[in-house]
Amino acid sequence: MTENRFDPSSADGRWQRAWDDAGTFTANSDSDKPKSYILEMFPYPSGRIHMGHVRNYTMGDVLARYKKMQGHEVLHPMGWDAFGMPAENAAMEKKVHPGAWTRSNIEAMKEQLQRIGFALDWTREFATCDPEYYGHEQALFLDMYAGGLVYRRSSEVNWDPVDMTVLANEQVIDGKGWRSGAEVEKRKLDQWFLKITDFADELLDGLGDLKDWPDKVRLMQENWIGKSQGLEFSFELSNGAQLPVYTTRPDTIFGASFCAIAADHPIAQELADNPAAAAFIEECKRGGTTAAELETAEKLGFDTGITARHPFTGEAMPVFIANFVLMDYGTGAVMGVPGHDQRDFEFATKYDLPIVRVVASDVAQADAPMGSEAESGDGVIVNSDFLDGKSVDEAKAEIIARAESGGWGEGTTVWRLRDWGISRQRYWGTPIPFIHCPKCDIVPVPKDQLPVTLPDDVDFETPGNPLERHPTWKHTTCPQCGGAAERETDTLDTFTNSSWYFLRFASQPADAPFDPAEIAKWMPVQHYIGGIEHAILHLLYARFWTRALSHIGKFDVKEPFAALFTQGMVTHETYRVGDGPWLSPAEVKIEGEKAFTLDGGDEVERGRVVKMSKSKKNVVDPDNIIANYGADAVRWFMLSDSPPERDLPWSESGIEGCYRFVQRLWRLFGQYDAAASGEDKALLRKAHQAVVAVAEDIEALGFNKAVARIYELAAAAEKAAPSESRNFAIRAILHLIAPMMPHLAEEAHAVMGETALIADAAWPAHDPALLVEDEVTIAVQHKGKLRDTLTVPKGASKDTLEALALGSEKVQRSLDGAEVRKVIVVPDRLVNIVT
RNA sequence: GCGGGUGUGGCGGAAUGGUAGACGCCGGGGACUUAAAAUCCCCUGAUCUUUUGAUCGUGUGGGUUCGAUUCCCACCACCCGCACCA
Repeated sequence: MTENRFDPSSADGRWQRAWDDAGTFTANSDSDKPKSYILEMFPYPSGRIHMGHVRNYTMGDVLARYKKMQGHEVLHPMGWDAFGMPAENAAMEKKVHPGAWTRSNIEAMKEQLQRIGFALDWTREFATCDPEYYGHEQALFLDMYAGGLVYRRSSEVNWDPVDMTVLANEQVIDGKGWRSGAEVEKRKLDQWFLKITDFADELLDGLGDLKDWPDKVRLMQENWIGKSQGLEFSFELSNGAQLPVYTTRPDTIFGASFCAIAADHPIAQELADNPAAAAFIEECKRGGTTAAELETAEKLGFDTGITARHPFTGEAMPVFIANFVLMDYGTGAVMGVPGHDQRDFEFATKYDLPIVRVVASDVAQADAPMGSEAESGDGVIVNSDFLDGKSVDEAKAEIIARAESGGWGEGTTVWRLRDWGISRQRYWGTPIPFIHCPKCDIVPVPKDQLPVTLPDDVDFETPGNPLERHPTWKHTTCPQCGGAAERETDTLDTFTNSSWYFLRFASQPADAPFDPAEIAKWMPVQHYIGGIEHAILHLLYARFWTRALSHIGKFDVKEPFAALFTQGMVTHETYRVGDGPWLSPAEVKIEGEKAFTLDGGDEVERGRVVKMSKSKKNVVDPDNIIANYGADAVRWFMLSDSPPERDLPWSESGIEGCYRFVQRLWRLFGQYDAAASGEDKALLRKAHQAVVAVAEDIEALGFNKAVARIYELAAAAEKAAPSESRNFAIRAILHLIAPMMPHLAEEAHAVMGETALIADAAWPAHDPALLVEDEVTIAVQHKGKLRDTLTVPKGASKDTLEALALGSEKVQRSLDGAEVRKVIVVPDRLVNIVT
């Protein structure tokens, strides 16, 4: 090695081309090696790769390269989640076509990804806005329709009257459209839905099999699905009608003292000609929906004058319209049991309704007065006629049994999960492949007419959905009767695009969405890596699509992602002068504890360390960093220090440290001396231990620990004198870093005279005999403190250790003549002397 | 409000019942150099002590144990998710 510095600016590109030319990372599904499908959540082509992407894809890349070294056939693909609103926003602001904007972003971002040297199979790349992709999606959608999983019904949307468009909930800010600032209206539109609720039970039960998912994500999904079991029954009302209610606490039925219905409940709507009732209903609708407002919102009600007859006591209970009852959960009506439900308690207190105890800690406490809040805990039923003395669970079962045998109610399961509304009144998405015919109603587009492609000549100058306004696009003929008809102008929610892309990566026939034989080879994804922000929607939808497609016979896969990993964010300090605009790190110079602007020299306030974001301007552009330090230093930084599930604070000194280490390794590799001889048992042992430990760390995604071990082995190898053992250690390090710093590894590998790519090399073998030490250090404690350490042969007997420990001068000094009452010896670990 | 998580040097963190602070960053000292960069070596939790060393120390307070960062109970702080779900 003549040059003693590693030059990423020449090496990185050279090796990237070498991998590309050799097709090193092209997955071969016919291989008989064990298969590993490693996937990171594909990016939205916003324009630039950011550090969060780099961290995400580096982790996946290390796994992919490592698995390959372990002899697996690896599928590690990349593509683009390319439909979505930002493209339409760009179209409006910059007067560019959403497609053109998206395509150029993809091109730029692909180049950025390639500069980082990711081991990706680019032959399988696609964008969800490719007509082939969304055409197959339309076919799958039609199959799901045929399978009874798609339906249409009228549903409320947020309507922006100025932009003439439907807004997503996140686009409604304080009740106003985010762009127009206009007061948002509720409108009823006919919308398409997917029957995800048919799978609620399966999706919930399936979570139990996802052992390699974070508990947190499983729990979030569980809560989102929100299964609850109870009783649905009807009260007879004084006006002759029936009022169905749902309760999870049928055991407390004798404590009911009122009924409450939602403001948009049909019974409430019937009262709308009463001005006082109408005014109250109006007030309920106006109520804010922010967290703070809900928390402080007072329970309010309107007495309808109607009464409900208690099924057991026959008592007449008032029926209120109440602001805390939701129409879209249960039946939109509840029985109020103030003693044992906090909301009911507050309501009853305000309106002076009876608060009866029906659950107590024991029977003797039946008449204990209620406190200042409801008691929702367990106990024994009291003041409840035939239920008295039963446990809560027994009483629940008893009431449900009586309701069912008496025919006035039944045990029911209620879900929080709603069907998935997938209609979007937007241009840049998958057209929903249906035709509205005046004669034949709704007709699916015949499969041989797919894809239904988006028109290119669209206009974003006028408000509203461009597909709706397009002069010709929607006009077509009915496939059934041949008469004039109109295309559906709604497009699919972009979450549908990401609900099956992993299947398309695994196999890409031209004439079908996927090939079941290929799916069987690759699925499920072995490691799926992405941000926690997708813990609920994306992951639930992808699980649902996989089950739905299995259900209609497309293949046999229950869960798409065997293991899920949610990585932390990349964070950075924030900067601003007083209340001024945020400053980017490039606009600030740090001097000791303080920071100043580059130009004026004003002191800058160093703010909280938060996720890198455009709005706070605390971003660092990966391109600049790669240009300065090379891809390997950046990759190494992404893996070092912070555990991968936690946030990673970006620091300039950190990346410099990584760059120094790249150079340090380069010098170490340069010291490889094929002619060296002799054994260095300690170093050899360390190297073998590291080979095993780093592999374990990578498999557990403990990249920060793997990094630390490599530092340790490198330091030991640097200090050692040349020997065969040292050569082994150096070659071991070269292979251990290959998944993490692949360019450096290839370059050094080549300089050592190897002609093959290290990307194709095997993980180093280890000698199990060298994993165990023959000497161990024993800690000697007295009074819970370390007093001395002993170096002894491994496996020394308890008696030997005890004698050695008591013989220690330091121990004797600490004992100071005290009587030894007990000696605890843990072989190969420690001796603890108790006095 | 409900659910979950986190809390260890100046900073990121390691150790999940057995030597607390591995490894990295920052900082200090030194070597090499005409000088600088680069590189290498040493020190680096706190307090006391000339040294040997001693004491304290993993958010706080208790408990279990020969031994607790680790297990249990209570509390505090911060973060995340859901949110009037009957």
